[in-house]
This record gives sequence, structure tokens and C-alpha cells, in this order.
Amino acid sequence: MAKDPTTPAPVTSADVARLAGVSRATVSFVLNGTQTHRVSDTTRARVLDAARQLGYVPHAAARSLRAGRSNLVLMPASVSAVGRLVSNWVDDLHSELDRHGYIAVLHAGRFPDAVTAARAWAELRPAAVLAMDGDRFTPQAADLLRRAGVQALLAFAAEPVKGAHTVAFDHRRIGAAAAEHLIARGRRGIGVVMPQERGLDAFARLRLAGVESVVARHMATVTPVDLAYARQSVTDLAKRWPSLGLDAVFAYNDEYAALLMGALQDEGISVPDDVAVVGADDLVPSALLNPPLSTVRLDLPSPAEVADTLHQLIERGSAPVLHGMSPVLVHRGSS
Amino acid sequence: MAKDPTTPAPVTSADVARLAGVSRATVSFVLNGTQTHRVSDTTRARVLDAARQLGYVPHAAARSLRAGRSNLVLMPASVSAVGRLVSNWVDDLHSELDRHGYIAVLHAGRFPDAVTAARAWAELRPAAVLAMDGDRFTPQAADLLRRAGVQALLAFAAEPVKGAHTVAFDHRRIGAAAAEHLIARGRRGIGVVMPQERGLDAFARLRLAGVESVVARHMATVTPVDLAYARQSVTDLAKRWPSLGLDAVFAYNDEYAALLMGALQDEGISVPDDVAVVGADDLVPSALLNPPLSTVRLDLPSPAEVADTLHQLIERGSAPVLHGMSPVLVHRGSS
DNA sequence: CTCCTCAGGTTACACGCGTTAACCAGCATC
DNA sequence: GATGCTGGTTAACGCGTGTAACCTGAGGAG
Repeated sequence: MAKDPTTPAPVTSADVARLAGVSRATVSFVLNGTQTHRVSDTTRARVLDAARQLGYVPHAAARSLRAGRSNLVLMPASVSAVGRLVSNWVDDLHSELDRHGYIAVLHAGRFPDAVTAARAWAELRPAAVLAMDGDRFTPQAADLLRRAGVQALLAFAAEPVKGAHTVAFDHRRIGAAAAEHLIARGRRGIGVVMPQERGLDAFARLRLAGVESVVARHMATVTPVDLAYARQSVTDLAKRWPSLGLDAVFAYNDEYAALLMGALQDEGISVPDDVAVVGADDLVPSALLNPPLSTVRLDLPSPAEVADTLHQLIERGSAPVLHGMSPVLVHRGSS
Repeated sequence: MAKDPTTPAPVTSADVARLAGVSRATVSFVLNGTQTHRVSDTTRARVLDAARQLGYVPHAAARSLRAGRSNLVLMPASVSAVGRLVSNWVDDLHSELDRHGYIAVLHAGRFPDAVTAARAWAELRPAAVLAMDGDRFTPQAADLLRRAGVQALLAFAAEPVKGAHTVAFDHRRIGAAAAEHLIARGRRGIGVVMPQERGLDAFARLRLAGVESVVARHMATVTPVDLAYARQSVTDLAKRWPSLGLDAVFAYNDEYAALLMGALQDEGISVPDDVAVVGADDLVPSALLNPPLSTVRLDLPSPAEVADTLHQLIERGSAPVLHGMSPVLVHRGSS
């Protein structure tokens, strides 16, 4: 009946049962190692053999449908918004969650608003949703997810997020750390790079706010400058840089900082003499730039801790609060 | 009965039916806009209203269980192995697949071998699996996935992969392009950076092979040099660089190239006088380094094309072959 | 009045799995 | 010989959906 010869009927546990000459239940007992019912060694062997022979793999969806809970952990985040720093962290987190028996998955969909996003995530009925971008959980979005049976919502954010477990992580303190350093170094005209890439705007606004909160206490000015991560955009910015009258810039993160520093130098603008540059994330290549890049190092809570928290949140419904460490400025040649 | 007050019973279509005072089937007809069965405007309105009021979201797993096919597209790849170049591409691909009604998802699990990996992917019963790393599809792995009902296997690889649709993408040609350039520039002792990061080894070996195939036709030597993306590793390498006797290096990609170039310069080694450096991917900051980085630009097939191909593969079981364009060397100051 | 049509709606089943009550054979105990 | 127990197996149900098949009542044609 199959129209497509390349796609034979998928193998189910019933097929295994048939081949082994037992009932489907017995197959389930063997494959899941159920202790409450004992199975003779010979039939166990027959079942295992049949499963291997057919290449049987259980159907995760059917299983969680029956069990009433899934082992999926969803991380909404565009891949490019995940910087180098965080990408290793994310990989490690995936491994940790694996060890706990969860399947971590990253989804990069772009949605018009928080509720449609939440609806899309809810369709997958994950056990947990982990958002690095805390404000994706509006109250309605959180409510929607809860009603869809999502056990745990974990948000990285400065302020506690209603209806979600929050990991304290304040982007404003990053901007503040950079601003304090620049002011201490005698700079007064501080530019702040606002990246135009998708998914970064929320973070950028918070980091800018951090700079502003510090500058407000001193005789200094803040100038946001838009910058897209593209050659054209950065050379344009470098050309009109002298007209901005700035002697310092906090560049959002090390990647933007490296980009901007290169373009400024190509225009004959000296770093740090004409302008001090500070990045964030303390990426590996930053110390090797010329001049070495000053940066704000941030410490995320360890992947193991986060995985544990997520696990407890799913099982018990609550978990102790997690903190990242305070951002620390690493002073190098660029400032 | 619910022990956890924060987790009310998940909303199902039955709840919607109850509230609207109709049968579950009617709910399904309304929510899916089924044309074959008509339903009066008043009841339609009642159903939609009830659904909104309860915040109902369909259960994707149950739906695909019933339908016999899922709309999940799985991309196995560690986040950190996805370079900057590819990360934008991946994001765009996700958006394209969204437009086709698929849910694209990235999984960063690390597995001991291809078959266990395939088993883990198969549990999710995706409609398609897209591997940038072609050799993840061993014949047995491909067979396993097919038997689990995965409709489409798409692999980026140089040679056609058995049991999978292949997008021609030959990492060796990247290495070859770099080597040809370096040799044309008169270099004879060519180092090749082998990154130690997870998920990159397969690509690295192919790029190395590409270099070797070119060098074999000339009076030149190839020296693979291991390099982890870490400060310690790169400074160590830079210190012992003079002892290697190389006058050129192909650095796997622009990120490793930037890292290595910085470390070499810190050791007083001049680029390009003492050593020519070539990267790959033509990332945005590369042209702004000092000196500007020579690189191999690669053109991936457009995300839209790949999404179309995937769609046809799932629907029809076959699709026209896709080609990326040939890699092109961009000559700048570092070589 | 009877028969048919047709819009509007419902019932029942299947998808693949885990679980639980029930059944059965054999063997020891009273 | 009836009763209980133990190891081994099975039929049956439910998870949330989509849909084929069936039902009902009203209106029109004969």
C-alpha cells in the first residue's frame, strides 16, 4: 500500500512483540526494565533480539503523551544572538540536561509578539522553557505556557518575572561596570553601541540603562550609537565618529568592540588615545587584539547548577534562587 | 487531586468542547478550518471564543501521532560549532521552514557514535534531519532513522551519502583554495590549524585534506598544528612557532585566524612578512583586522532553497540536487 | 404523504505507548 | 481436594488528536 518504497512502515513495539512471539506489554516490560513484573530470561532475550533486529526506537511523543509529561527542555533563542561566550555555556547545559534524562532543544523562530511565541512553544508541550531573554515571559505568555502543562519557566532577568523562576542576571550592571571604569579613567563623552541585530535589542537597552544610571551621578554624557554587524555600517560609523565628540565607547560586547576598534583605527583614530573602547564577555581573542581589549567579564551560573535547578523545578515545582556573579571589569590596553 | 497547585490540569480540546457546548469533533473542525464539514457561524464563534478564553493550544505530539507524520525538522549541531557565518544562515533557515509550517529545532547533544546519535534523534520522530556534518549519517544510522519514519535526510557533504539527500559541499575545496593561493604567493611551508573543539574535527580533517591534495603537486610541505580556542593554547603555539619553520598558515576559519594572528604578532612575528595567514568564512570583522585578513569565502545554498528542498523531500520523497557555489579566495593584507 | 437531499452535528476509532487488573499454570500447604 | 502463592503473560484502557461514518431534522420534489 505504501506509495513510497523508500519509506517502509515505521517500526512499532507491536512489530517487536509480533517478531518475538509475545504481547506488546511484555515488550514494554523488557525494554523499560519494569521491576514489578518479572520476565523469564529466555523471553527477555527474544524481545531484545527482536528489537535490535528491527532497529526499534521508542516514540518519544507517544510515550510522553501517555505519561502525561515530556522530557523536552526548550530554549528559545536565535543562534546568532547567542554570542561566543554563551554558546559554550549552552552546549554544556545541553550535556548536563542530557545527564538528567532531558532532551534540550534550541528553537530560533522569530515571532511578532510574546504571546504568539508562547503559543508556538506550548505546542511542543516541553517540560520546561528556559529563556535567556527574561522579558519574553509576559504575564499572559507565562499563563499560556502553564495552562499548556509546561512545568517550569526559567528566566534570566534582573527583576523577578511573574509566573516564572528567575535567575538574577542584570544586564544593567554590565553597562554600569563599563561606565564606572571609563569615568574613573577620566573619560566624559561616552558612546554606547546599540546593535541592530535581532534578539539583541532587549539586552542592549538594559546595558545602556546601566551606563546612564552611572553617568547621571557624574559630569558626563551618554550617546547611543546604532551599529549593525556589517562592514558598511561600521565604516560609516567610523567616518562620522569625529563629529560625535566622544572620547569613550562601551561597545555592547567584545565582538562589536573588535569590529568598531578595527574600523576606527582604519580611519586614523587612535585607541585608547582618541577614544577608549570597552567590550563585554571577555572572549578569547580579546586579549590578543591590538591594543588588548578592556572588557567586562560576566559569570553565568554554572550549567550544572542551572540543570539542577531546572530539574527540581520540574519535579518539585520549586527550587532555590540562582545568582550569577557580579560583572567585573578587566582592564587592558584599549582604555 | 493535583498535588501542585501551580500546575492546573492542562487544557485539552475536550475542555474547549465542553465550554462551547459542542462535541470534540466540531472543535477540531473549527480550529483546523476543515472544509469537508460545514459548521454554522454561531457555533464556530462559540468554539473560537471558548478556545481563546481557555488559552487552548493544540498538542503537537498528539496531532502528529494521529496524523502519522510530524512537522519537526531536527538539526543536530553543537551551538559553538556553528560559526558566525553559519549562525545567520541557520536563523534564516529556521524562518524559512516556519513559513512552510515546520518547526525547526537545534539539538546539541554529544554522542559516542553515529548510531546512538541516530537513536536519540529518532525518538523525536522528526519529519526531517538536516546534518551540516554529512558523515553523521552512516549507513546504519540512516537506516535506523528511515525505519523510525523520518521522511527526509539531508546531508551537507562532498560525496553523495548513502540513504540521504546530499547537498554538495566540499570542505576540501576550501583548503585547496587557500593552499593554491599561498603557493601562488611563493609560500612553501604551510601550517594548517586543526581546531580541538567538539564537532569541528570532521570539517578540519577535510580542509586539511584539501590543502594536502594541492601541496602534493608542488614543492611544498604541510604541517598540521593543533589549536584549542583558548588563550593558553594559542600563546603556547605562538611561542614555539619559530621552531616549526613555516612561512604560511591556513587557520581553519577567520575566528581561529584572528586568534592566531594576534598571538603571533604579540610574539614579534610579522604578518605577512614572516608568515602569511589565511582564514575562511569571510566574517565581518576580518577585513578590519590589522593587517586585513585574507580569507576563503564560501557560499552556502540559500536558506530558501534548502527549505524548499526539504519540503519536497518530505512531500514527494525526492528533490533536485542543490549546489553551493565554489569557494573563492579573497586576497587581503595578511598574505 | 413519502422519499430524497443536505446542512449541522455527533459517535467511534486509530495513532504508539505504559500500566494495571485479571488470568493461568504450577507447586506447596492445610 | 480445596486454598493460597508465585512467576509469567495478556486484554483493556487512556493520553489528545483528526476524521470517516453515521445520525437528525428540516425543506423541497414527486
